[in-house]
Amino acid sequence: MALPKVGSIGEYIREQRTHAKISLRQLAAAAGVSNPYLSQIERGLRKPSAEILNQIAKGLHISSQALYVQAGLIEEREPDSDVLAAIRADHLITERQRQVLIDIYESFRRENRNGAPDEEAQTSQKAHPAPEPQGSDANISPEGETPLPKGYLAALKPYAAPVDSENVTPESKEG
Amino acid sequence: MALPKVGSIGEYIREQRTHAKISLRQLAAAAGVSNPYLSQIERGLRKPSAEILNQIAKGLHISSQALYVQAGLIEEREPDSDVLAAIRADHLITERQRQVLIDIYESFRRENRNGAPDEEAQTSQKAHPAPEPQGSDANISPEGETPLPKGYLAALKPYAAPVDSENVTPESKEG
DNA sequence: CCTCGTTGCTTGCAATTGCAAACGCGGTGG
DNA sequence: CCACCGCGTTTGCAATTGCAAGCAACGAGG
Repeated sequence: MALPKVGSIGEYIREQRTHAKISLRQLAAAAGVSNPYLSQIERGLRKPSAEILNQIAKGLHISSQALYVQAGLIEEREPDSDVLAAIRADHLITERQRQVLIDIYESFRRENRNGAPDEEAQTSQKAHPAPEPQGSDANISPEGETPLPKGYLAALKPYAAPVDSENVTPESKEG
Repeated sequence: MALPKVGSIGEYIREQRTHAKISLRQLAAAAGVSNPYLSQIERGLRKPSAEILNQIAKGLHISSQALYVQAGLIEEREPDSDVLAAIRADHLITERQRQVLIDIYESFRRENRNGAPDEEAQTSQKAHPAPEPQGSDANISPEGETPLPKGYLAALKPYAAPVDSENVTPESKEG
């Protein structure tokens, strides 16, 4: 793989640098990388790591993401309507809340998956012989919808019936 | 120097992986990296390049930015809470489930607004030396938190007794 | 002519990435 | 009992990153 296909990123950097009218050495110093290395990067002979890329972006006073996009390391926008990604990226909720949301969403997905094998293809993983076909008569409502995980309910509904939570908090050292 | 200080990113990856309930090897395959390398990354023994990081993000179905932020490679930008947009755009869940998620998320946001979000709400920095975000403390309910409209809960919870259909909590003692 | 000062590029070299192969552990089944 | 399977980890190795040192070229000044 001696074919450095990273040309575009190098070109882009050099473009930005010349546009800023600063010398290679100056940018190298500003970015905290060595001059020769920057030279090689600009000409596509080396594939800079994310760290170096970030420093170069700083030295160029451009957004790191712009460079990442150029380097093909990042998508301009998230292609998937990934709810999980959005939840995980959200920093407006607490870790606990995030966990609850993730749990709920995953349980929804799991619930819907009882007839459509998605691309996930969860082969094996059958360590437990306990089958949990959602079709269980126990937890399906009349319409057979959203039984909602008990853990989540327990978490959200402290006033609810105290189910003997034995596995929900295996590590909770009540003090 | 081995400089095993890259831990945060590794911890984050492992956290996300365990939450997704997939094995190290599975994620490695999904991300297109070798199993041992992923192991070393998760334990902070190696500093993955941006490319690898990006692939891991894809394998985890999380946004690349989230990983880059964790790795300290990009500044924590205001990515906007696109959780709602993602939920609305998701076609893998039913309309009812969608409404549940939206309700919960909005109630979380509301909760954080009037309360004191000094918890670990925004800066998701791993300043916590004791990471056990597993469902353990999910019981929350310190005080008047998580009001969550009862009507909504009632509507969702046709059954009274929460059956323990499966483990909602991603609690699995790996090791 | 010779000496600086600047530009960018090429050359070895230590350190690191990233992987294939192999290991120990725990569970399942013959 | 031992084979089998999957889990995470450890161990050598090729390939690569990234740098210090050094090179050739252009211009300014004595």
